[in-house]
Amino acid sequence: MRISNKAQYAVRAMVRLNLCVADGPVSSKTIAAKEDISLAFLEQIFVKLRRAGLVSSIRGPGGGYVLGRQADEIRIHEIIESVEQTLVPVACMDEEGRCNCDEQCITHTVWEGLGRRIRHFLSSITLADLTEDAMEQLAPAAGGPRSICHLEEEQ
Amino acid sequence: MRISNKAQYAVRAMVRLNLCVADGPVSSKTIAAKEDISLAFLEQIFVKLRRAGLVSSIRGPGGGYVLGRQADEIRIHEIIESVEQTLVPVACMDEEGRCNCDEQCITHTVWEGLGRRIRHFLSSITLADLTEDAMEQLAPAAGGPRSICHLEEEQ
DNA sequence: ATAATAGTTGACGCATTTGCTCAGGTATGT
DNA sequence: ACATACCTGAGCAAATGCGTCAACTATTAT
Repeated sequence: MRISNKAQYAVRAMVRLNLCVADGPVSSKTIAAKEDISLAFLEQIFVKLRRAGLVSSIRGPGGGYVLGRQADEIRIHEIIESVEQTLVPVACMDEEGRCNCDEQCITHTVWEGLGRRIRHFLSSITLADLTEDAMEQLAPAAGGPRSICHLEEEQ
Repeated sequence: MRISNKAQYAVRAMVRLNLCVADGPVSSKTIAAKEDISLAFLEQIFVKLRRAGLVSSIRGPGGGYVLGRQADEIRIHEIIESVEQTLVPVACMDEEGRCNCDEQCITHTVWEGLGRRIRHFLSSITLADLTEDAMEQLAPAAGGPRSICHLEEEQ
């Protein structure tokens, strides 16, 4: 039972975007470099994030992505759901949590409960929460948040 | 993000075993038939359950499997962990929950928390709990628990 | 002893998913 | 016009998941 790389990349990209977005749109190239993710793969992910309304895109030179909403109104749950087909833990369940088996399988309630817990947990965390954690982690009492985004550009 | 069939089968097999075990050892063949699982595949699963001490095997005619412990001392978490490599949600984490990335990835705390929640939830449910649910579901005010196991044999 | 039952094991094969690349597009600012 | 940067879809290699097959060993009934 694992979260896909795609979903992990999506969350990391959103955090990184939020860290850098104060200076205007951030290109997928920049994020790919900072997070060490394949650019082409990351672009696929951004397509889904955009379709889910989590980011907006700005084309042309100087363009890039910005958050679709305020960071404290974006829940991790939404990010993962937008790139992964389902957060439902078993195959026999549809999106409403019902069992597609001929007869309801006898352990169905466990998976249903597990799915609910996972969704609940991932809904309790916002992008703003994660960004705050990341700031503490990346800039421990050194230079302040601004340096996080300008590390490469200052060299 | 999904639980493997193998893990689902394992839990269902354990519930079914517990439902039937009052009459002595239950063969994997019987369970395979009742749960509609491939016999050969189910046997693989029982090997792992046995190694984890969750069941004991009795060989020879009339043999089969019995629970390794009392049902209320077997947690769902143990069943799933015994057949799935890991319940840790992301690739970069080892079994102690530490990050194997070069630098700790900025979203690590989310995955760590998620893994903890999943384990906590699955540890809060015992095989006895599930068996009780299954009894209500399979024999709704009809015949009582004994009939659950003897359905086929009575025909 | 011998046959029948039933658990035990390892190797293999197919299908799906995952993780990614490539080769082009299209829109926009200078 | 040209560079930048988003957008799109096809394709592909590796891993994983799911299950089969074939043989073997232990135990019990006769």
